[in-house]
Amino acid sequence: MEDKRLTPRKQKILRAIVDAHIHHGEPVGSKYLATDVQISASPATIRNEMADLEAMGYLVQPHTSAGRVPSELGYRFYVDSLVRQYTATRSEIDEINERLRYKLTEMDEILSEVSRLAASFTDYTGIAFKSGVGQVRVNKYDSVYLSAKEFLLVMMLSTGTVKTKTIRLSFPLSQEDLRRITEAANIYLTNLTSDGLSMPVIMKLEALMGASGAIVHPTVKAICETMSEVDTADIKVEGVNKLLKYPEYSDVGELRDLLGVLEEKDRLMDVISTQATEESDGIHVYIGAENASDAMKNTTLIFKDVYIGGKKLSVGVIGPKRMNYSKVIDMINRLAFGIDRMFNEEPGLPEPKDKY
Amino acid sequence: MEDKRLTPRKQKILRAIVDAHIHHGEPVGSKYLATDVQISASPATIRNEMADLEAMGYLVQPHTSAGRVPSELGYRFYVDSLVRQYTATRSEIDEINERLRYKLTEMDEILSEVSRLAASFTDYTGIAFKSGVGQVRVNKYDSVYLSAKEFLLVMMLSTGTVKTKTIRLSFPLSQEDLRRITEAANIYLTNLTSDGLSMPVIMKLEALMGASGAIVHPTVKAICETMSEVDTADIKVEGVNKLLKYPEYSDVGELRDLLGVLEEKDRLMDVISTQATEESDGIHVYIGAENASDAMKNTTLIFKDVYIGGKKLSVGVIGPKRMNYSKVIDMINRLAFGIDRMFNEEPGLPEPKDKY
DNA sequence: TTTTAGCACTTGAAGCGTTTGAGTGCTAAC
DNA sequence: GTTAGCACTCAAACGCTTCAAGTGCTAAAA
Repeated sequence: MEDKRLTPRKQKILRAIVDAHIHHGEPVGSKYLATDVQISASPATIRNEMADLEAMGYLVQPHTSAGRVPSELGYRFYVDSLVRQYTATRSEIDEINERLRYKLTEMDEILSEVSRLAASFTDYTGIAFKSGVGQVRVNKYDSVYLSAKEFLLVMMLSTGTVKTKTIRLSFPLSQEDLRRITEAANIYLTNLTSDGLSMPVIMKLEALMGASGAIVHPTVKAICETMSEVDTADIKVEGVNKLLKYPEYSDVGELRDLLGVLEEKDRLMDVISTQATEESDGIHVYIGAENASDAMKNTTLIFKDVYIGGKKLSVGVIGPKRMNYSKVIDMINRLAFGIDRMFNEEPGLPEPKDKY
Repeated sequence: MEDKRLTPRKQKILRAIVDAHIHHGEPVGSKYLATDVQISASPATIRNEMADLEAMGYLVQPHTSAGRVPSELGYRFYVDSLVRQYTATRSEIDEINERLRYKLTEMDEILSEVSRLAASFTDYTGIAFKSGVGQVRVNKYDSVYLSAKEFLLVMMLSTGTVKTKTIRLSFPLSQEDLRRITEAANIYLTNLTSDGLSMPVIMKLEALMGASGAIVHPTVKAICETMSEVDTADIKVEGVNKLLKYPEYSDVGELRDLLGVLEEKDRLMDVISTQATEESDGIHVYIGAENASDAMKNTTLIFKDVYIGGKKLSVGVIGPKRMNYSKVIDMINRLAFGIDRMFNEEPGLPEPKDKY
């Protein structure tokens, strides 16, 4: 209460309590702490200190005759100031590198793979998401004539990706018509965001195509769809079953609420985006009530952003508040670094494939 | 024991027990059954009948002083002979039609959407999967020159779909080279399954391309990848949180095992494909131990196959053994029918888009 | 022969008081 | 400021009793 700063001994005790609680999940008592060589004090002294820490709000007591558990403030202080650097084992480092060796092409695959990795390296539920920015443009169009009523529209996007759409018509189309609409698109429909695909532009194209004006509508529609697909926020969650290991999720009611949030991608995306404002060292840590969703009041969310090709992608995990912060933070940092290297490094790797 | 056939009254009683147990999930007693107007008999008589049914293996008693619960044999008989046709409400029918109105293009999206539908209409976990058949061929190739080191390979597949791959090279390529390799591919690489892409063929192409032979390897590789992507079995699971509603999944250990199976797609695919042999009326029902996985020994799996464009797709649900069979069977049938109509009907619908 | 009323019996679930033990806060001595 | 000692608290575990649901069996009724 009086002192804002914690004495070194209080810090040691708080750290020991959080570490122990993370480890075995139960309230921590003074006797147990007295065995810690770092803290050379008797149980009685430790009890006094713990009473202080509780008064300051860093600890809570489930009931009078139990040990102490870190409060959310306690976890917060631990994460910000006390957590020790985890050093990944040689084999963990090797495995991350191995799993991130091959470049993936499709954003969808990337998200799946990356969240799977996060889950498997941390033993918590892995998540990966991209957010929509609404700034994609088509730099160039091309087309392939498939049959009298079908053609393939090829779009080279400002993100560096190439996307295609098969367009099926209810009327026949000549190769010459296709050439003309492609040319027109390259003149009038490049460097526009989806807002730019306005009615006047469409009408102009229709006029230009004359008798074949009916081709314009499905084409513009396909362009629009493609842009919004690329732009749309998306999220992948892998390894929800990992959560069931932890006793905090043995209450089925709470678990159901949490799974509900994790399954409704839109809602989860909302939750995450409303809170992803501040940042510390690039890694975001949201503990319990710091999360925007009530269903997540007993869970911690950790993630880190990576920028690839101008787009933001994030990797992280979801787990109980007594998460192994030091390991998770290290692993997510390594994963993020690995992903960044995978995409932002010049080719020369074993698999120089498509760059997203 | 003596009689193989069940008397009409025994059938009525068995049906009433299964219906009641599905409804409120608890063992059913003789007193409760006596209130059923269909069965006009006293509790004592019903007790005698129930003792018979238990001896025949259709019922089990959790403990002496409890009512009876259907055994797996009991559920099996119920599903095969006793279950009453559920009649979907007008609003349910309308909603299915509404949700299946727009044609989807990508197999991936179809699976996601369809499993989501199954989950939302039945309140059990929805699944949708396609199996790999290994028979895809490329009918025709085309290409688009993107830049000196990149081109787009367009493949028209035997399934009627068009797939594309961006190919990135480590050396520059002329438009003329691209024209030649495309032409060569159309001559030598059409109508082959992935087994047909053998070394002799590749070497022949390399010889044919002369100085630009290095283009052959990445091209063939992309073709091969595309075929295997289209061919690969895939499965989507939606709404696992629905399971938590049912008390049979309040045991966290079992739930974890089940979720483990549902999350590992390969394993789930194996489980399903090993047992998808027989069929009755096109709908597959696997109750408890009939499932190939031990983790599913307390769950029922129901699905139905639909054929679209020569490929098999299946929709279904996973839930507790005391599933609402009549409703689920009806819903899955309707869903399957709706999917079939969506893809196998001639266009003329509001959205005549790409046909898978 | 089948059905039914009556009754003794079984058994898990629920309720309740007791014991146990881990852990605390406080006081007084160091 | 630190520590030993001790009385105190309280959830969890245990054992016991009661309760109620449901059965199987017997003997009478249909």
